[in-house]
Amino acid sequence: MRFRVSLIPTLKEAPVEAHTVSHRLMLRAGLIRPLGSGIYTWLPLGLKTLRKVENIVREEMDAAGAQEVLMPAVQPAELWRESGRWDHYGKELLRIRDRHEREFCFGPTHEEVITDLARRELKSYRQLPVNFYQIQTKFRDEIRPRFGIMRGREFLMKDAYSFDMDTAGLEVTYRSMYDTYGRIFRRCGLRFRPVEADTGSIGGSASHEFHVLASSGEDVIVSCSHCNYAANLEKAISAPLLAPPNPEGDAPMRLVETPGQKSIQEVSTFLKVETRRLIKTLVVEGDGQACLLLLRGDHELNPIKAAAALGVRNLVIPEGSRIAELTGGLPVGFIGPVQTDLPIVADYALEGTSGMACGGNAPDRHWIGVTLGRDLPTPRFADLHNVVQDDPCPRCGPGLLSLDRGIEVGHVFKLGDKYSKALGVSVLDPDGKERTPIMGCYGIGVSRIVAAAIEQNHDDNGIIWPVALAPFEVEILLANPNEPLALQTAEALYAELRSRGIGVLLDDRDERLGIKFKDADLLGCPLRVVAGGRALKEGKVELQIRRTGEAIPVEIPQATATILERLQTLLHAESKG
RNA sequence: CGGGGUGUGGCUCAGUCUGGUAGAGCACAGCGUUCGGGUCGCUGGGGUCGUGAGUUCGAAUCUCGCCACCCCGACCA
Repeated sequence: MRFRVSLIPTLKEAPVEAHTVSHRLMLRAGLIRPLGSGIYTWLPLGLKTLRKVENIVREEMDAAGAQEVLMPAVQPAELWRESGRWDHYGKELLRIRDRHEREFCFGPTHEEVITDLARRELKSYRQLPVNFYQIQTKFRDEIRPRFGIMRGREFLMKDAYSFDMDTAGLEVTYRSMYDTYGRIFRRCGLRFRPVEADTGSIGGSASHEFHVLASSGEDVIVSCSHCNYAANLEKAISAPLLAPPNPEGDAPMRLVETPGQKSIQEVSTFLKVETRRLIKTLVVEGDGQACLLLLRGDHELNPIKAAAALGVRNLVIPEGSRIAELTGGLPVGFIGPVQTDLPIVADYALEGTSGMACGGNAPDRHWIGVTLGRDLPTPRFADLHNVVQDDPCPRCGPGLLSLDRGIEVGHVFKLGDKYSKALGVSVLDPDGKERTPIMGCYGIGVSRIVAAAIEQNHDDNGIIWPVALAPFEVEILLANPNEPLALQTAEALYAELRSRGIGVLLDDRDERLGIKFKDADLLGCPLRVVAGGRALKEGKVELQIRRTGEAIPVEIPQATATILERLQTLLHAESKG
């Protein structure tokens, strides 16, 4: 591609509203342009990368035996009523009406459509297992789109749906998809980690997320230093924690004055008690029922675990005024589990503790020396808190857990028969009996991968594309288009590289070299070649490596071979995951 | 949806408090200069100041409504 005649509108400054690195760089490098909140046009360069991701995904899915289909983006409401999701999906579902006032939605996902196809077409166990996938534009009317492409409303997604005769079959398919995902992200040149995940609202029995590691990631993922245990924070657990030492011994509990000391930190400092020896008491309402949750002072509540422990669908942390209503007028900060009528669930970390401090259930008072089971009835225990850095691993002895940030780019689910049952898919087994196939579903955020790759691979000057995702593997900087020898050298190299199947961008603009360097840094092609200027005087071109900044003079006849070799080396180094 | 913020040439912003002839830098066009890290100079084109109403002799500026976008929380690939 020739720069001079291409739409590559680079920007010196990014619009103020873009804060995230990938969002800014995608705008500045001229990969995308916004059209509305959370919706973007992909410009030529951005689309090149998007297609590269798409092709890697397609090749690996095909290699895994999945079959590509393309389902409608617009789906009739009827189908969604059958699965029950028309009423339950909520406002993320973009609902539309046609001229006859019939209701439709713009598909945020395609379980209904694929299951409808399955019930029409799948009749026999001989047709199973099957796995269908598509690469499709989806729309989710996010409450708050942000971070550009990373969390847009319209996005490109690969979604796959498998059908097996039984759970043993699903197990095999699931494992195959899990392995395929590893291959996909390795080929993309991304550092990633698969983690155990909560199954969330989609339902199902097991699930893994694939995260691209990046300090700017929205999600926290937990992994063991010693074994391969890894989970997202919502799901991660630790081995049982030791009770903090109790210097008070068996001393009876007593009420002390703590004027104005509300927060854990304030109480800890005021009473000279470590935060892990405080009991944090939270008032929550689950499906309308109020309850006290007890955590160690140095721990944070995990609402998903709490909702599961209470067996409720919606867990609400009420506002201060509502809390006062529920506790008979107590100010937040002095609520405690001693002498209360509210039901109590305590975190496992409090099991076996003694001599703890907690709210006094009276303004400006706290209890100290409190022991569960002695000073109040032994509560029900459950896992309620987020694991913290260096907690012991639940799977292995010596391992400690560490927390990292990640961007979720893939998700695999064992769905079970939720949709196949609701929509009535059935096939005959070898004995002629009707059976409901077991489903799995497997998503990859194709457009999100583009943003995630930038989050993980950039510097102050711009993008540093992994070879596999670069819009062009090589950019040739023609130092001066008015110098015949430079022009001839650049054109010859351009033609030769292209004939070898290498993607090349030729910066043939009549601009100063400095501008071309700046733009080349921004665009992030892994290799670039300077044709002209000082190197050419010695019969050479200068090969530059974007990631390292290395500059290597190369004899012109050797240029193509050197470039091919360097690309191979980079590609190899980057595909280790 | 709740809380906070912003709308002024393509981009970044000043001007708004205190009403009085719409500005700068970048980008764009032309000329010259320069030519391995966003050269320098001159000239030029481009804005009904988000939108509707109101107050006023006069509104980018004051008042009210609406719209859009961004940031912080619950959703998810």
